[in-house]
Amino acid sequence: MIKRTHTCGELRIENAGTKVALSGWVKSYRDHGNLVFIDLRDRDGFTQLVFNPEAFPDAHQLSRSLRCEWVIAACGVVQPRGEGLENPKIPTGQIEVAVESIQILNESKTPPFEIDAADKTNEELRLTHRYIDLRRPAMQHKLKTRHQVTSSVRRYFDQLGFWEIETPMLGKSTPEGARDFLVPSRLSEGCFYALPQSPQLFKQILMVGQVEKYFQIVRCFRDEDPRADRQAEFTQIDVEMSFVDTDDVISVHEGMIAQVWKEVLGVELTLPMPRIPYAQAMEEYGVDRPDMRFEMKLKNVSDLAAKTSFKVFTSVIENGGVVKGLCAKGGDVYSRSDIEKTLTSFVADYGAKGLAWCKVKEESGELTFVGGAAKFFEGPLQKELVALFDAADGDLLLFVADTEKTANKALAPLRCKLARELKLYDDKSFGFVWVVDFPLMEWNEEEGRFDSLHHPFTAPVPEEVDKLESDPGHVCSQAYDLVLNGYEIGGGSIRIHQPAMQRRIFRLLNISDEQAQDRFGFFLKALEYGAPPHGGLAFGLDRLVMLLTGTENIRDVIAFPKTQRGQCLLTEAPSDVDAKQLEELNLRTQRHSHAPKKPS
RNA sequence: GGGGCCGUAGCUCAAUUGGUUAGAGCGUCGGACUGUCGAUCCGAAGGUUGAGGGUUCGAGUCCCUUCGGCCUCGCCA
Repeated sequence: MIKRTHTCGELRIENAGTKVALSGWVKSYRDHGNLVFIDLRDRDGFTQLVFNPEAFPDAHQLSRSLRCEWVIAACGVVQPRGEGLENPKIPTGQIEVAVESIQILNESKTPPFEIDAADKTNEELRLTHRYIDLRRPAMQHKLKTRHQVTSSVRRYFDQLGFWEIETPMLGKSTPEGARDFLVPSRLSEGCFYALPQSPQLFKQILMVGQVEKYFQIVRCFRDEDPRADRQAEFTQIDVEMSFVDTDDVISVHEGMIAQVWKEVLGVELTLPMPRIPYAQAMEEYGVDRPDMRFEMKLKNVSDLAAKTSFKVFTSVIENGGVVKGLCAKGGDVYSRSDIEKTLTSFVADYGAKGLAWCKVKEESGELTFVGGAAKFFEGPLQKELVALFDAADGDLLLFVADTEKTANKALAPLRCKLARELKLYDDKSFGFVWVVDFPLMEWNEEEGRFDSLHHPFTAPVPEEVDKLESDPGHVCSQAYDLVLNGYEIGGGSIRIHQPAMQRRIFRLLNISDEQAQDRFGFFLKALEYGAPPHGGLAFGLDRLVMLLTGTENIRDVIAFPKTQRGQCLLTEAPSDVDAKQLEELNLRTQRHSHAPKKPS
């Protein structure tokens, strides 16, 4: 076999005259009858091969049989392309390789889609033939970026003295949190392991085990419906540290992010990153993961709305609801029908019953409201709203009147949609923010109890411990989330390290001592044996890579992702299994065939 | 579990109000051509319109069912 001496992306004019060998895939061929040109591609780029029938008739003869995606090796001499023949579009465009001999290492069937046009090809086909899709430069770049991130992260933590430690994949199921993926145990009949939703308890137990600084790049599993930025199987950068407070954890991880951004993108981030309290995030952005790249803050206008003659507003406020709104700069471009059909149905998806609107127009030097609900706002109210929103000619005011929860749920995504459509931010910019001062618990209306906002191992802030029993809904936790461009990319907390406090929290969450013992007994026991104060954080690696590569689809940054129904189109998992396998596991299914039907 | 969009040649798409033999570009195959680089030119092959049923003189188009993909609400401690 001809062994390559260079990659297909590295030869330059300086290499002219050198005898080289290249290996790769045939990207394209241009057969002129006499001269034949082949673009040979590998992961580094592509290089033009030229076959001359007079100089090397055998190689030329063979070159005419080559087809796209055949795998070949070629050797020859690098030569300048000559005056006017360069291709300035590619890095190797100054030269070509005059091939003396080639070897066909493997033939290829005609690919089911054209690699150069694959960005237009439907994803289903790309996933079915992922090995072809992965050859595309865009996909190679994402794979490479992902590698650069994990490599940088490992180096960073290693330098700070962290140990990478693996934790079990086969774990214990706990009914809290997301739905577990279960794995039947052969040796313990009728029992199941669960795949980890995160290594939370193991990493805390490692702290008890005197590890002090732990990290792991680890696969996690949550059996919930996927989204564009969510996959049942995903990867966390999981970290835990002993003898630390919130500021320690935050500064270590800001440093990590800054190193990654510098090494992968060459971007210098300004540290420290801004922080925003949870309550302020909810008030001004309507979510706990605000997109900070643009303003358009939400305002609670209930006081002003109560003074209007608009029944929708006044009745909602009388019933304890709120009126919140936002001001879309330049929102005049939305027509009445855009607002009343498209935008209104958009917020309806989030439970809002309607969307009140008016446009701000300048008429003879005065700003007045036009259209929609304008007539319900008296002159002085208009002035107050203009001042509150800092509104100008051509802006669009939008209001949702509902419970505070619903108003936020509807306005937060609306804010992002408007900003995106009105191009109110540079989509190459990065808006980092730490969200802090989360409530420890949140009242769950359906279940009639408090739930952890983060998870039940999160420590309350010491100053507020006294009101844990009297006013649990207003105790803040020592939790922190890192948000980037409206995506939660990481989250963590200082943990509870005293068994008594942990039991106290379980009780507040309506988990009885018996239940706590049954589910977390091993962990409570560990806390009894000298658990150090500790805290940590976990990043979503997939989302980090999404944001670094500018894609909005998590499947793009996973080599072999699953579809929305949890199928792998490449391998056709999940699949039916042999009766014998089920028998060994003492399992019986209710239906005989669980194999998904093949697409027709 | 709910809502929305989509499925026509290998790929990307078109096909008027339900109306002739379902078209085009790319790709594929064959031929021509000494400098192309999204090569060009000539020619050819390629279709159960995702599947099944219904309405109709007639269905890619309308209706029902179903399969699959994507987005989303719920869900995601």
